[in-house]
Amino acid sequence: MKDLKVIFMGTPEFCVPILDKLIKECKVLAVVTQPDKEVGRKKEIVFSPIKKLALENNIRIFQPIKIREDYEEIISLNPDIIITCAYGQIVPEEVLNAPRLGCINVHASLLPKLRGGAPIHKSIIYGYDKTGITIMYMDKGMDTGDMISKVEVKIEDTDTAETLHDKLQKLAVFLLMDTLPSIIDGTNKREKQNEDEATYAYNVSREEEHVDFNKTSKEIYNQIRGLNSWPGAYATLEDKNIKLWLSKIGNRKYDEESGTIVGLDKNGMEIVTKDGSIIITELQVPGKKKMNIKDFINGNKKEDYIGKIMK
RNA sequence: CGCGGGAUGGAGCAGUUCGGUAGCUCGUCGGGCUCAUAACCCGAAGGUCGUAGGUUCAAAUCCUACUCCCGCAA
Repeated sequence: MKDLKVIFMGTPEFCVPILDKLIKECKVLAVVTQPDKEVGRKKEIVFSPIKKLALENNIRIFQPIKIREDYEEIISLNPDIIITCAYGQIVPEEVLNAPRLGCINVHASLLPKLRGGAPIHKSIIYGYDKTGITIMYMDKGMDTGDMISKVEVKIEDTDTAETLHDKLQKLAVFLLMDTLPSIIDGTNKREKQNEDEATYAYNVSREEEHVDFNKTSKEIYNQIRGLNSWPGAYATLEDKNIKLWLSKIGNRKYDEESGTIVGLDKNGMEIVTKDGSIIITELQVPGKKKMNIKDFINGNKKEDYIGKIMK
């Protein structure tokens, strides 16, 4: 494997351990990652986590704005294989067909479930009880290629997108290193995806971050933990966005309108839902950092919240 | 130069309008009560009020510049 010439394509933190492992085990010719973005209030230029790692290892970096149009130089490096993971762009067929061993993708779901850019978040938000990693050949579609290997992981009731992310991140490295030898010697499996079972996990939209208290407690619970620790679920109270970071499901029924705050004490802020209540235990008001309910209680008066309605 | 909020003992906040003894709720420590307690009672420690200048007899508070944090928008 030491001689394997690899081009790695990826962008976020999730795939950093993969690239790190590849650098140690293979010959990484170049890294392709999304262009630097201006981010935040100060419009700071931020390098992707993958770019940072590549820089540290003096690996050549490509950041095409549109890889569909700008790929000739990448192909010309003549890699044996291209490995992608959460790159963020559709890779054109000209690139897919170039490497001797093909292009494989590491995807954070059990395909054909949850194709798309936010499989980890959506696996929790949609209430799945398991997810995993799939390694697959890429084709021109979005996560539609033939599958090579999979590993499953149970989604615990207490998992958040962050904890699940961390679990999957580790598994992704193991599965890839486990699978790679079979791809090199051609003994790997190759299984078509069942289109009828496909589901999609598109990137989280602003609307999907907003909590609708007319939903069930369970749905809201899943939404909140599925968006923790990024980008976070929110609801509005008197025109202020309140981020809801952690919650638990209440066990009482209320006659009040959905969204009504019926309790605020050290156990949490209890809000009426369609079928009961949700108890917020960690939250964040604009301009402040996230804080647990105990800290929130210390500086805020009950009367300012009880009886008000969150929307 | 995108819009806005913020920085005050370990935590969360009030006090800034209108300058004049550093305050609240917790936590911590000590003691008490209790079979016992995360409960209750008594007491104590702990703060150059983000930084640097300026105004003033006097600045957390007014003026100037800067640093850092956060929400929105991208």
